[in-house]
Amino acid sequence: MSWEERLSRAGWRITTPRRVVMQVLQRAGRPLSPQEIYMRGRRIHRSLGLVSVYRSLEVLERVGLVRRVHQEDRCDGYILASPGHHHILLCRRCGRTVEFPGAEDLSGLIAQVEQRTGFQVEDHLLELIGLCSPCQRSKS
Amino acid sequence: MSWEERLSRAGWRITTPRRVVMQVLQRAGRPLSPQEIYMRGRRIHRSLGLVSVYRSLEVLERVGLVRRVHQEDRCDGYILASPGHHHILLCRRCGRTVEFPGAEDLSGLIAQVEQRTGFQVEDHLLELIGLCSPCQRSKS
DNA sequence: ATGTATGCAAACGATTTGCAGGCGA
DNA sequence: TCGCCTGCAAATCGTTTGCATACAT
Repeated sequence: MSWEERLSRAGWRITTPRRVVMQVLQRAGRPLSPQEIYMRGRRIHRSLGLVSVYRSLEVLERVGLVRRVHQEDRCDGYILASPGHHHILLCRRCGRTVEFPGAEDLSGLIAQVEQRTGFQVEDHLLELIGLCSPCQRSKS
Repeated sequence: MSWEERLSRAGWRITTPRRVVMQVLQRAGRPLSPQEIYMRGRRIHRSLGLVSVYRSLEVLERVGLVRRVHQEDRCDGYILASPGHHHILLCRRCGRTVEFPGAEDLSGLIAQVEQRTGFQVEDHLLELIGLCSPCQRSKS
């Protein structure tokens, strides 16, 4: 199912700003801030407004087409999200991101923590940070 | 080793604002924004400035005495950090946080991801979100 | 045709910076 | 004493809101 279809089924309209945001993120392949999306988006759609980027991201995130990436310093980066539960792997040098699936690997850890703390774990946030293979070679 | 000693050994001075920030976070036991720290801090130290809260947090974080907590909506919460590598467990209702140690539980997952993606994983961000036991009872 | 979504301008709020004076070591 | 650190005021930057118009359905 295409993203347009997913958006539409969720009750939202397919508009130019939303299309542009998706296209920019698709090409980027790394987290982009609203500002960056705006600047790149203007090259595709001249009259794009920054406000529409914010509002598009809000909608796209709610529908699950886009996700926010948390870094120690910045938390304003957005990337395309695949359907389902995924975690991300982020290259600290070039910013490239890769998704990898699964929460199942954490189930042991979660069960253990629940037992020890009495918490009931409902959700989690996991990101791996490192160097992608091209960056491993180009810098030592 | 006390936090004062850790701060001092890292080459920083022990000052009133820094003391106040630590004290406020100690008492809170949940993530507090700079604003919240500032408001509570003023009750201890009348002439405390918001700017000093920001600057204190910056130093304390660099030294590893304080850490930032990432939530879907807000990323401006700070809590006390224990020495060493810890993850946090956050109650989505009352905000209480608990730390739990260890990266070893992720080593299997990490090795697997490295193999599949060619990334070299150096660091990670993990937070568990759920309900602490008091909150499990008081709300159904 | 209808009401959602847009773009602009302005409001808003959080964080940072410049600077003169204060205080920790 | 020396220079790091503070508090204030103002600058800055990211994000949100109000509103009239444009466009998707």
